[in-house]
Amino acid sequence: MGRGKIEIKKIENVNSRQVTFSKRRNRLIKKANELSFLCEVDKIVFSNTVKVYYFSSGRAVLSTIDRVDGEVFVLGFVFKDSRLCLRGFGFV
Amino acid sequence: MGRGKIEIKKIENVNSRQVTFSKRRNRLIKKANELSFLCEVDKIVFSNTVKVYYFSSGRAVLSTIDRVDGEVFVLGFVFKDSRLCLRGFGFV
DNA sequence: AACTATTTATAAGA
DNA sequence: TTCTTATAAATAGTT
Repeated sequence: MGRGKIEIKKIENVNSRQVTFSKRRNRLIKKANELSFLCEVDKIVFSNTVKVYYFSSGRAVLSTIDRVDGEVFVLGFVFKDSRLCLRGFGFV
Repeated sequence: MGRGKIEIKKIENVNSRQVTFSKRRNRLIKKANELSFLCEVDKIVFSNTVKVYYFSSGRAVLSTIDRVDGEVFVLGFVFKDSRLCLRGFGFV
């Protein structure tokens, strides 16, 4: 976007990378918050690695995640009505 | 955005809410992935509630989070170089 | 930190 | 659900 299109790859210039990180991080927070208001999502968690991590305060969920630790990409949304929505290999 | 500006509040129409959720969720994933490539962020975790949750595979981090459970908004970024960046009340 | 030319995101409609 | 499109928002490069 902006004055030119960029490739999505590591920004080598340290200053540019920090500026971009700061701006995009804040906008991501804004978007996540907007989504939580619009759709009553309670928590939003991302993992873009093969590492899986805990993303709820419930012990039961932790044990579920432990079983697939290191194996899958997991994305979770926890709704205000406590409905849990998981996506990723091995989940729906 | 789009044809009109909307207020950021719960979308009451169930169908509209689901469509919006689906679209915004996908774009959020896209943005999170872009950020991870551009700035070498390894994991991105959001919490928009007062509930705090675990967001790393390390036991040490879990105990740190446990101490503030229910008290703060926490947002964490884990970089590929293992540097951990926490934001929120009580953290920098 | 601001600005702004462009690229993206997106709300509404199909 | 998926596509289109007019409009709003994000943002890369610049100042």
